[in-house]
Amino acid sequence: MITINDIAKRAGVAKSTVSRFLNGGSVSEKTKQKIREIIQETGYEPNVFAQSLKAKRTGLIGVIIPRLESAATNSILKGIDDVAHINNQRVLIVNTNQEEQRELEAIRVLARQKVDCIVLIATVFKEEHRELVKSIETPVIVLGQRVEDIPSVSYDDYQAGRLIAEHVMTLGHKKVAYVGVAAEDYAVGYLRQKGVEDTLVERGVELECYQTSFHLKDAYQLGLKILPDLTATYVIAATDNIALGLLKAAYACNKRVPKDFSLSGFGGYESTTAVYPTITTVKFPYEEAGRYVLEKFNQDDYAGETILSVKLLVKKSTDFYENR
Amino acid sequence: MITINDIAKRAGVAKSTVSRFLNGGSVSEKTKQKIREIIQETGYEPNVFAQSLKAKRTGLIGVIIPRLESAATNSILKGIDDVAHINNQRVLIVNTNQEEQRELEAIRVLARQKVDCIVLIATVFKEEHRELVKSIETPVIVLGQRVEDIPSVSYDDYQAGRLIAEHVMTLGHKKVAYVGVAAEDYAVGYLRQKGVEDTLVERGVELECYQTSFHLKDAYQLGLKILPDLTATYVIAATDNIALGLLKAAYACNKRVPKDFSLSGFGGYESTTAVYPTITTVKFPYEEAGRYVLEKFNQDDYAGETILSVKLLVKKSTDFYENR
DNA sequence: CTGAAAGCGCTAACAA
DNA sequence: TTGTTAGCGCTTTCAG
Repeated sequence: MITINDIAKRAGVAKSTVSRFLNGGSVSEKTKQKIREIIQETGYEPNVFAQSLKAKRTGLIGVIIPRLESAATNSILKGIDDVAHINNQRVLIVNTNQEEQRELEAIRVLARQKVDCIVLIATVFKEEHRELVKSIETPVIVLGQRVEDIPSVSYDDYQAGRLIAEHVMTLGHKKVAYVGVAAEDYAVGYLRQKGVEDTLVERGVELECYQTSFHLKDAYQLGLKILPDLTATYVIAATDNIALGLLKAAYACNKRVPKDFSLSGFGGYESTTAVYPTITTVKFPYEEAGRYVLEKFNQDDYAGETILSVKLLVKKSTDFYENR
Repeated sequence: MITINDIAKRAGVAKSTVSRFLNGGSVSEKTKQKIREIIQETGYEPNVFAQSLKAKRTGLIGVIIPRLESAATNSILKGIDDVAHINNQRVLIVNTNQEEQRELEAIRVLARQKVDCIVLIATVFKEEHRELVKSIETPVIVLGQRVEDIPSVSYDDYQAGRLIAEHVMTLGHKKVAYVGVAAEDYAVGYLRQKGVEDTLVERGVELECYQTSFHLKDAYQLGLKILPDLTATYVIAATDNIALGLLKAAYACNKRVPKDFSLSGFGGYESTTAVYPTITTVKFPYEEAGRYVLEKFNQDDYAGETILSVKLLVKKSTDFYENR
């Protein structure tokens, strides 16, 4: 391994001079030239660890994700990566596999690794998390959930629910089914549904609710059960994945979307455009969130709480009540 | 920041003793206890950079990926992450956005970061890559393409093609369409198709070939064009994504799969089970590949070349010629 | 503009 | 079992 000392010797200067050259200190044009040449020749690369031992920044961004195989996660990572690349930062990803223990462990690991900041893509955030986060020096930003006392960036799930509900009413549907998930997940399970309910109830639209999991397979199974005798003319799925499962079930039951019933999801995943018919959904700004969170951090004003707004995407899976 | 010195002082021992304690050297039970307590109290965490400055291993695994939003990439990452977690390693991901320049840059960055090894998920591998890889000390393993002189783990694309072709013949189809991608991508564009062609030609099955891109949208557009007048009774798509695009087009053209024509993909993505009908495909062992590559490396016998075998998954999108 | 010297926090001989 | 010592490769005073 070739070190700053080697360069210094070969250039006939002190290593501090080389260091100064590397860090843009004042060095005479002549020695600059000399050093540059030698570095070229030798292919010298400063040792990041020796650098980080003194300097405080490592240029590493730690990201904690619940699972890799998720379209939302990937979009967020894409956003983070974009900004990181521009700022010459590297992204250190730790996957927790949805295990809470690994989440706490990940926070510790990343703090030890001296990452510049930790982005925590959260599902649940408990007292234990809060304590740990407060105990470390590394700044943490939570993505996807609002958390007291800790900087966070989240999405307007309630508004998302309202948007879909308004779409339902615009289309003139009178009887609606909602396929949701457990309210334990506050954003998806509770807020989203609340937005729908509040809006629909205000206008006296009938709503029947079902519950499933985040897995497409479960939604499909549920679909096989409820679709044959469905009286609702619009089915609101709590996630795009659930919508896809229901669509698949619809085909299996020989039902047509949107002819027999309208169907919509939440998320705005690309997969909703991969099927026929393309699915109406609410787009969550995942990639933007990733970009936003890192930009904010790099501008040093990442404190506080941000709620990003969502957008209705009307596709082919929803239609007027009259067109049935 | 609290250091090993603080601990040593408070424990009334030399810092080397603390270091020995930390690294499992011989320390008397009494001092062990003492040190343990103090570490507890202070919440001391060893500085990884100081550690890495001496010790050679950083516990970091560098992974270079062409893009984040890919099911294959994610499966591979999952596999790598699984093994990394077990071995107490961290995963440093660098996304190249399919830009060759960023790929080379990523190799340099990861080498500087002193990762224990670099896993390069490759699309193309040129002379430039080879030179760079040879010039750095960090071991590099290429995933997904066979590369001369450099350890690699890849999939049996040719065999995959043969498997599908045999399936086609088992079902009794006489006229087949192949929707592929440019042969520039050796594994996907060339080998896969070659496997199909060789097998089909051997048996005198008629084959007409089309070309599209990796994007679902392009496959969909192509489908809209060719499906209405399709004479082939089986369409082989070169990737699952292409198959999904064609399936969507089939619905749009009012064609039924597998009633009007059989359809299959390559990859084994979960998305092929998310649609109706589920799509016959060849499963590539992405996650296994990720696991395999890191396991091999950690066992220090990662040199050489491995080709992982693939598996036919028969689903509902393909049927006997007679059942049409 | 340049060099000497003192660390950053930790590990690893080597003695004791 | 323990402490002393000498670095790892780099940055950063502080004199010159």
